[in-house]
Amino acid sequence: MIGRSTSPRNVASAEEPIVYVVDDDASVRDALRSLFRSVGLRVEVFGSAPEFLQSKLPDVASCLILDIRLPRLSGLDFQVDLARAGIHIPIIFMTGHGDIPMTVRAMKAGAVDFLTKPFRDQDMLDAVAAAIERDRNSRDEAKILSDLHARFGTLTAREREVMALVTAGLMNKQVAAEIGIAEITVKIHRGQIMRKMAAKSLADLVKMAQTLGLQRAAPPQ
Amino acid sequence: MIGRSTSPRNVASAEEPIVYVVDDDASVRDALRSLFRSVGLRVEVFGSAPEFLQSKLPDVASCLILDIRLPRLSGLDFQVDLARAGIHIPIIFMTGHGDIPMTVRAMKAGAVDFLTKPFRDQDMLDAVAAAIERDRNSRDEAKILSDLHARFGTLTAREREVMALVTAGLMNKQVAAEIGIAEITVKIHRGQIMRKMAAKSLADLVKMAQTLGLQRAAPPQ
DNA sequence: CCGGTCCTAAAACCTAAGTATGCTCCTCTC
DNA sequence: GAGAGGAGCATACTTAGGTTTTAGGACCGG
Repeated sequence: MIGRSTSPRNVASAEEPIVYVVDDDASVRDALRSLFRSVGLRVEVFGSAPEFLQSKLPDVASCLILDIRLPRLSGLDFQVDLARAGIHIPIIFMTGHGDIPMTVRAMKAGAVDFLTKPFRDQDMLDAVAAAIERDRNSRDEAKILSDLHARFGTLTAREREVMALVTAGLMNKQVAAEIGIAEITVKIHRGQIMRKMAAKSLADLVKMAQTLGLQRAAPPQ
Repeated sequence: MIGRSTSPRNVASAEEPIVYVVDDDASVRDALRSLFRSVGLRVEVFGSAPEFLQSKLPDVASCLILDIRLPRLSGLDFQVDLARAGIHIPIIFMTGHGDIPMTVRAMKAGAVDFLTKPFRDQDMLDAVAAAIERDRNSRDEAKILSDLHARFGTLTAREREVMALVTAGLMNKQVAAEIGIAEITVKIHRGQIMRKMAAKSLADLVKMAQTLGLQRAAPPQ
């Protein structure tokens, strides 16, 4: 919700999305590859989880189709590994003989869908469309957040402190009293903060602080 | 994130939570009732969905244990009905013979858990604890939001317009130009807005506008 | 028709915010 | 050890924000 005013929407949608398929069964891989190609989607297939991990993932909207029963690692454990590794990609599970606890676990962990084989092509395509859309949105948000963090990173410790207090609604003199400096110094910091954060107004800065989850460090005791 | 400064946390947790059980099997109802009572939870049991609907739901954290296979209405359809009726209560499904598509549908619709009978008591208690916690949080948020909406409701049309523009970061003179009135009038509206919304600072007001999802109605063309 | 609310706005006034210039002091680095 | 960057502060000045008082016109319900 910040900084979107003039920038084009859906940054991550500039390039065509990719569907990754991880399944140890070659016939399933081939079938899915041709299914997705038939609707004009880019596809990358892998026979195992490590293969997928070794490939470099371009920065475009994508999703992962995962068989729940993989050679070494279960699809569910792989889902956890990905999350822990900071790879947040929407996952669609496939299973030939899954059970309900598995399904619940996968969905709780954020899976987009859980399809039982054999599934209808359309169900898979619908799931992929939803997953890609979800990834597009989360990429857009992540982009905004990382830009914001980058700018916030250029602030000095003092400036961050002042920013937190200012966006908490304190007046310059209150900020000055709180951290024990002169009001004029607060004003100077404040000007620097506005420049570095590229905030066009206080309202703007407050929204950035919200997005960053900024809170005043020291309550008034 | 607004107005929590001095108010006690977890407003909805002031009273003890309630667990609602809807199952057509009396033995299941009895078993669950004694299970929850054994850990000190308040329980209300119902033999059918309509019975549950007719009971009045006190404003305390609660959750609903629902059998997926109910006499007339399926548990899944009832879940949808509740959402449509604006009754947002965390649901834990139970099933003796559910399948994966059912599970996926329920989880996608926001179910907290989906337990297969027979389940371990501890699994149910864990699910209930998670559901109650979720409801507590959503009630706290809903409380804050409804308070905010109530205050926003006291604003006149003009005041809302000015609030949107001011919290978008426009200066008084810009707001005045935008809606074609004098700057002094904007100041007067602004003061009124601060009073009615009980905002202690502009930062405060901006956060409220964010929570309300307020956006400037008319872009600068 | 009267009172209330809303919207408007001018005059007067005060406080808060923001900028520029100039200077000191410290610390870290090249 | 010289320069860069950070932090601090004062003076001076401008602009923005905010309140109070006073008041006119529109509209609505009793």
